[in-house]
Amino acid sequence: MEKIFEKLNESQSQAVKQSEGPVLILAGAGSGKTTTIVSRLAYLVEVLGIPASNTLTLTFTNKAAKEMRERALDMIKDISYPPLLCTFHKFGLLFLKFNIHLLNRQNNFVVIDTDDKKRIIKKINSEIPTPLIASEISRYKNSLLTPDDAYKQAELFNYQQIAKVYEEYEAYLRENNLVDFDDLIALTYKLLDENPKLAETTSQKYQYIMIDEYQDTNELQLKLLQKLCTSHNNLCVVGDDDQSIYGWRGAHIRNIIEFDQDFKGTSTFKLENNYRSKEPILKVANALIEHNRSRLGKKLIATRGAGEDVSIINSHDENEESRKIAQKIKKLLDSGVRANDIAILYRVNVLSRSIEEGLNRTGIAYKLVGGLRFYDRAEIKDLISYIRIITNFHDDFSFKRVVNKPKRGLGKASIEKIELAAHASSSSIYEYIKKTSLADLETLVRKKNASTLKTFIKDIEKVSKVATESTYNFIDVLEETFHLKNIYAGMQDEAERILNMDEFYGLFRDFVKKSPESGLDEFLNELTLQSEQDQVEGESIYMMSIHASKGLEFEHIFIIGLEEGFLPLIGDGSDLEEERRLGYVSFTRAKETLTLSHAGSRFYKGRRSDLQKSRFFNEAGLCEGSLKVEKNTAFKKGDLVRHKIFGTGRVTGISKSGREFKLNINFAGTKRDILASFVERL
DNA sequence: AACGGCATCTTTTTT
DNA sequence: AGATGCCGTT
Repeated sequence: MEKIFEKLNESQSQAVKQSEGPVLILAGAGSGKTTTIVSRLAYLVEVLGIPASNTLTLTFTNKAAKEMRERALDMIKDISYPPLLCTFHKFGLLFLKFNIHLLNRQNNFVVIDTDDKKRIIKKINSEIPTPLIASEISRYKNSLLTPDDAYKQAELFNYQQIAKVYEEYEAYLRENNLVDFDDLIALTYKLLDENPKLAETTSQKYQYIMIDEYQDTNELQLKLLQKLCTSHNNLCVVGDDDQSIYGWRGAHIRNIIEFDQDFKGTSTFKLENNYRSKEPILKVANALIEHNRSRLGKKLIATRGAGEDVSIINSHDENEESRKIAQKIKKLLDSGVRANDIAILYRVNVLSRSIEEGLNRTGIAYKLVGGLRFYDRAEIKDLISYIRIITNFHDDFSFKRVVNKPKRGLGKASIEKIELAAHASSSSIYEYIKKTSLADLETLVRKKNASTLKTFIKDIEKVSKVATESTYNFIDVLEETFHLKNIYAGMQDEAERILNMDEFYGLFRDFVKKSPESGLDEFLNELTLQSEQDQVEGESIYMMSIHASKGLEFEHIFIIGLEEGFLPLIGDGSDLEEERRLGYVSFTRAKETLTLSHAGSRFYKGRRSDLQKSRFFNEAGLCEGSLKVEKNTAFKKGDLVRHKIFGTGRVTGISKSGREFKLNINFAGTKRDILASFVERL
């Protein structure tokens, strides 16, 4: 018991002890959020004696879930009934496995990813852009709209069309027993909503619920949580409204801001002690985020003391910027800083390009995080499609993807003919080839192709048989039968692709070792829900988007592209407050030093454009000269000054605070102490 | 069936 | 600019 509280500060301890009722923990950046969640779980189990299996902790990423699980299991003695700690989507998957029969569906469904979704849509529709339909369908599902609702609601003809595609898409998923990402949440909600008894028992099973990164939840996830709280209201959510940066993906910042209205009787705790960044970094981050209106209000308090001032790199263009940054990083490395302690962040991925050049010239190794993800690589998708067709012969998409990989002389024309014939007899392509005699096939496609197709499906059947008998040998037989490594033979990136394939084979073997009695479909579902594994530790600096940096920390942070139009990014549907939060998230990744860079012009989208310095410099109190003490001495008693929040006031006293001057200012009768850099003289 | 040329698009990204 | 996707040619 004592041990749990040893490492916690006062507010963390209080949050941990508040086990009953709705709890909102506002956890600022670097305030020990994970420690608090894990300790709370340990407190529930070890101190209150609640069976771990009666708790539910949900996260957004597998990485977060994994870290928490490891730390929680360390603190819990009896783990024979472990706590359920997983992503929202994994929870949905587990729940559907047990309950989807209530929707008259079989629980051997397959989860499809965004790419499959788009392929299905493309097959159905022709005119309207696929990405638009995909995102609209996602929106419908998250608003619990059926295709019928969507149709009735549509005012424009285009949207009626989209609703029709949605209807066909749903029919397709059902026919093929497929489930998309949104379904994992939406169907789970639907089941709980339509079956009050099920909601009751589920809620009773999970007596204590915790949600990580609550600011990233959407409307539907909130509704799901309300269902899970049918029989109690022991819901503890942890998050930071200032770090909500996924609004464009449907995250609803109101969920965290109005949590106490959704769940009555909420106890709120603020974790404001920051254990990550040096004081000057926090000062800048706090100043920036204060300009947001829709926020609960929270100020990070530095516990790591004074440090280097935030520095600014001012360049003429992106080439000069990349030179300067490379030089500065070189200096850091020469002084003994480890490369992995340095990261360069940007709002838009394309900005990495110019920096890469500078780093290459200077001979600095770097690692790009994000970019193309492992499971999105063509060679990996090929392997996955092979496994799919082997698990489900009727998966036409996978069939078509792999039928000519490696090249077997089966081109588009032949496949189209076969597909058409298959459709006419309402069977899948596979089924059609199987049931049609060789002679009949030869009337459709040329002789050679007909026999190739026959061999192909025989091979698939053969490997499928191996898969059911022994998953252990499966992957080797797969490679031996189809020679998948030949797919990219002769291409300049062949070696890299084969390396990736080998890594995938390794992952498969690991899976078989870990769960020998599981089938291929379980492997596939596991894969679909997986995001890219964390890159291996190496001796190189990191480069990534600000979004990708959330949750991470580095000793030295460089942020490039602090210009109007890049950060804040300005465009269709952009939200200045969310841009400011992005700035805040990026600043608070830094532990020791923070360097902000902007350029006067950039080459972008095929042309050079002039750029203005980001307004965030001013908002963060980094206006020209504000860091220089000399300028602040210009203040004298009696000066009239203006503050962003408090308005106009008169200086009544001047004192020194660290490296800066602190002014005592009389704002309409109320005297306040304010750092000189936060006001401007009138 | 395979290749090459033309048009189009271009924020962030997890599951 | 550069990547991607579609279409027409060989």
